[in-house]
Amino acid sequence: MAAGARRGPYICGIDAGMDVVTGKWKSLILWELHNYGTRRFGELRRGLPGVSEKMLAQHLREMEEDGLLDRKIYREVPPRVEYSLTPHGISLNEALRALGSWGQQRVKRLAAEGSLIEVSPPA
Amino acid sequence: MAAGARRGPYICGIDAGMDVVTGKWKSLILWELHNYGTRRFGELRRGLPGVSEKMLAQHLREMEEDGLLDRKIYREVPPRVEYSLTPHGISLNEALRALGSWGQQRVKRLAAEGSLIEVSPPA
DNA sequence: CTCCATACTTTCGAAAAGGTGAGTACCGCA
DNA sequence: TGCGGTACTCACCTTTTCGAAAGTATGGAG
Repeated sequence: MAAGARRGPYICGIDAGMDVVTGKWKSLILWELHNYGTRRFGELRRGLPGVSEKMLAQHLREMEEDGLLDRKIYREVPPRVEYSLTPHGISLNEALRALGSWGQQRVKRLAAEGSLIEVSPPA
Repeated sequence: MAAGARRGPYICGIDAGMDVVTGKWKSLILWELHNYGTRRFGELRRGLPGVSEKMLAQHLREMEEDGLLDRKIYREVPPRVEYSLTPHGISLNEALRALGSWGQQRVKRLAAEGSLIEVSPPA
């Protein structure tokens, strides 16, 4: 889905909204930039435990194409690139806030159920 | 991600919320059940143009496991199965409403930009 | 002249997701 | 006796996604 197959015909708004967030790390990138405002490539990499450089770069490029974030290049050595949310990215994050709350409640439910199971006597 | 690898450790709420919606047709299933209240398997299949029976069944199972929808079996011939949203599914749909609005606005933007490009002289 | 740091890109391969088409079970209908 | 309609499941294959590791470019420090 390298920015060519995307922007497909959408069936509803949720469909269109999901399109720009699907990707293993995209919602976390959004979250990270929301929290820090501006982050460098390496900072994002260290902030997303487990992400590969390839996926991070690829996701960042797609999100830039989707108008979610800005990429500011400082022509220094060693190179420096800073990422930050555009107004569209900010509004997307706000639109995801309700989903975030729902997810937190889900985590709580799972923890509550889990404790009933996992705390069963180990021996 | 067949219901075993899921429920992984989540980094934030959005992460946890996204988990239950990732899947090519899940958000559309949610949308369909939200609009119709109750739908049979075949109705869902016809309502989601392009979905395969395998994926529809698989997604419905996962969403049932995630507590998003109810499955009601009528032991008739030919068989009848009705799907509907649980309270959790309903609240998830509400949580996705903001994303849906965002997506609609994005579609409008893309249409506006697209018309400027695609209407360029064909010959 | 080599190493370091940064921000990537590229290549290869594995894993996951998704699609295709067939098969199953059941009963009423012709 | 065979067909239709429903709601699946299963085996197999293709497509997409993701990861690991190496390579690229640059200039300053040593």
